[in-house]
Amino acid sequence: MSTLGRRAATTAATRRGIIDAARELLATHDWQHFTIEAVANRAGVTRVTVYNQVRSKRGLLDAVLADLVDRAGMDQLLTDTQHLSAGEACAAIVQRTCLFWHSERELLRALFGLAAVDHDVASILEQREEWRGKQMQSLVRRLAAESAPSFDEADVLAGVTAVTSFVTYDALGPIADDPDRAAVLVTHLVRSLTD
Amino acid sequence: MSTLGRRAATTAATRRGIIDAARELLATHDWQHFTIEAVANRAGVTRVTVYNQVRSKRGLLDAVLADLVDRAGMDQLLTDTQHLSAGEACAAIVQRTCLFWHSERELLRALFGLAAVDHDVASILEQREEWRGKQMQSLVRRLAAESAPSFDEADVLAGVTAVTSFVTYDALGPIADDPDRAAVLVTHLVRSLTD
DNA sequence: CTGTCGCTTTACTGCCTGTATAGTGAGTCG
DNA sequence: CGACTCACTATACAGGCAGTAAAGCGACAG
Repeated sequence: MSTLGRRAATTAATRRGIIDAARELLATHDWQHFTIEAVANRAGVTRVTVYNQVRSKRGLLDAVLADLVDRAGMDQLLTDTQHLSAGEACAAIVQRTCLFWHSERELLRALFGLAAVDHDVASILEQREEWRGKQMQSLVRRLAAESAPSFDEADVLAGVTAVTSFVTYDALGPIADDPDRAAVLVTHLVRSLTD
Repeated sequence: MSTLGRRAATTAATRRGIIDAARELLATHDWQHFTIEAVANRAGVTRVTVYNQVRSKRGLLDAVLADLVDRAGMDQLLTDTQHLSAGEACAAIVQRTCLFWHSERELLRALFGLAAVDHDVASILEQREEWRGKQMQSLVRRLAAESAPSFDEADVLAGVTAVTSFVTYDALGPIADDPDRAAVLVTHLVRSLTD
């Protein structure tokens, strides 16, 4: 089943087109203009085709997020940084995170904004944020082992998670246009909590 | 014109009712269920009455935000802290800010979420955020005068603004349930940027 | 060659926004 | 006291979007 057959290939292509169209539209336009019809037009298909691929508008957002996670490739970040010192691992993780926030900033802004207002979108994002939370927890533990932090572990974890969150990154404004510069700032904030 | 006359009083009361209903509904329900009809029902009036008071859904959000700003009473925070030392002023401003974020957390979450997705709401919030930015700028200047920070002033300002923003506060999760505890954490972060 | 299946076209229901219009009743003013 | 004002109601309407249903077409698969 390595090759897909012409039929499955074309349907996969239309699905790609739909998701890409949705991603672009979501990143560049208001929620008001993010209609199924607009997505269909941009993808060059009919509204009904969109409904065939993703059952609903919610399903479309779900597909967009799943695609985004696939592209991210953050899964192996934790094992990649295992051999580094705690401080180096911290810098690496923060930088990699900032790069990801930056790479899809407009799209993520829309998704996190919607999550604040739509329970369905929130529950979609919750899984990923939970995963990120665990990653941060293991990072905090490594850093805490090297020095005695000035706060509870719970406070440190909450602070680190918040400071490394997308919404905080996006709130950096013009600084966030340069992810490396932002990463230095965020790393400094994280270290100020764990040292 | 100190007394309002029965007529004007009742219309003001219905307006209050509408805005209160909108605030509660926005804080407790999804955007999907935040319809003009739902607001009208909760306020005990007709849809048409809502449209008479606030021209549109956007106007309703505008009114809710204006009301929120009135309640906040943050205007004189800057002059109130003028006589304090820079460090004390920082702690006071951060604490007061956190208390405000906490007092209307659900409502603010909805408004900031919408702002990420709706250009109209964004432009409504922009004014207030601009005002807050200036407040933070003057705070940063005071703190910078006392010690040489490790970053550009632009970086420090961006970092402080981000760290004291609502979205970051909200991202603190369970810690944000206790605004004083959160304030200590945020103050620490601010000081780590300015010292 | 025949059947499958994804895509299209068309049409429909239901919900929400926003507007228009006429009526009602309580407060206002001469 | 009587006439006027004006906020609110009831109702109906147009427009837009989500989601569903049904029938036809055409390329691919066996």
